[in-house]
Amino acid sequence: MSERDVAEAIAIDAETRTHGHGDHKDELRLWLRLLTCTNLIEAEIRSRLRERFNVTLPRFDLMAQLEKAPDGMTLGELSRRMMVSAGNVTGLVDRLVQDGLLERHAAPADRRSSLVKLTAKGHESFATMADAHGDWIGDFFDQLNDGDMGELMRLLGRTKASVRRAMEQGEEQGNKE
Amino acid sequence: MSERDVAEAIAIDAETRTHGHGDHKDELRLWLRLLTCTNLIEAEIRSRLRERFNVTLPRFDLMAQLEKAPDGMTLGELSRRMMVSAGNVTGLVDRLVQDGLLERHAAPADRRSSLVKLTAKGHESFATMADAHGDWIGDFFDQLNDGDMGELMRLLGRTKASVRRAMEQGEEQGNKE
DNA sequence: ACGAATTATTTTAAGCTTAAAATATCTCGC
DNA sequence: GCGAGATATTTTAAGCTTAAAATAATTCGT
Repeated sequence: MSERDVAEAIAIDAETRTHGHGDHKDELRLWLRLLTCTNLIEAEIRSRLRERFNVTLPRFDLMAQLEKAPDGMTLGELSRRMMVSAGNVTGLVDRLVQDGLLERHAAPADRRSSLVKLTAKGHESFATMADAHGDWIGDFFDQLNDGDMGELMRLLGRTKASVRRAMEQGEEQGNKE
Repeated sequence: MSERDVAEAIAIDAETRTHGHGDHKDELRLWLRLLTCTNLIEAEIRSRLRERFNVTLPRFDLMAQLEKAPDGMTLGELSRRMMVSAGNVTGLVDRLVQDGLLERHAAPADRRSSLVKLTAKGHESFATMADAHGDWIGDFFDQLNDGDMGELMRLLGRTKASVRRAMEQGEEQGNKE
């Protein structure tokens, strides 16, 4: 690195630190890689679920939530846990009931709600799919050793915390301040 | 930990190493965190693009591709680069043309294709959005230092390679073998 | 130059997704 | 017990997404 390059680097760095808005090139590259990596895996899971079990990922996710709730769950609870809109859940549940994988029951105490649970067929179907799904994920991360996996967990945790902080700050701007 | 538990742990571990299919618990937790982290960021970007610029993420992504191609691009090229179906691109382009952000031109040499490019309005609109977008991403990763970012890049690279390898292996199973 | 195979794009049908409006029910203070 | 506001769900309208079928044009071997 030449003297001039060093000087330039220092100048740019000073500018960035001072004014706090560089070009965010590294961050953009990192975000792109994170997105590509996730999309690659998700697309493969979708594809395999469709080809081998004729099921969509949202339906699989919904069944996974119900598997953990033997006594059933309300649509609102499903909506919150899956982090999707209530209207979305209504449609998914309708189609799964149509397929005989779910049952709707009137909620005992609240006539606005209904409880949803897996049918026997639903349980059986999910168990098979979850087995395969677990194996796929295992294969996808097969080349990472324990150290890599732990480090990746840690860094993603830091990232999530950083994003949440940025979201809170952004929210304050959106309000009064 | 009792003697029995230790023995059991060793037995399970031996079984896992021997047959290569444990419960994949760590991998599933890692995948879940990766997915959550990406979805968190993506949802926030979608939300901000919609609120502040009244634009969807797919439209923003399409415009970003065209920004890098001053002479325009065919729909097929857009489809490949965005990694979405051709039919999807047709619809997106139609709506963006409707909004006056894109122009379609007959391709000079191939009457099957059309070239798409940003209009002046499209360029201007994208420049504003890209600036804000870059700042958002910068903020999201603000709490990560250079070492963390480099390490995350490296680990995501390893992950992508691992997934691609698993996909190739899975493909072989799907064919003749 | 003919025709088969390939390539580029569009259309179609189905499902996912959301925000916003509409319904229905519940809760709580009075 | 009444009524206002909160809560649970459904409906609606619009857009995104895909796979598969349909069109249209090109390429290439002969």
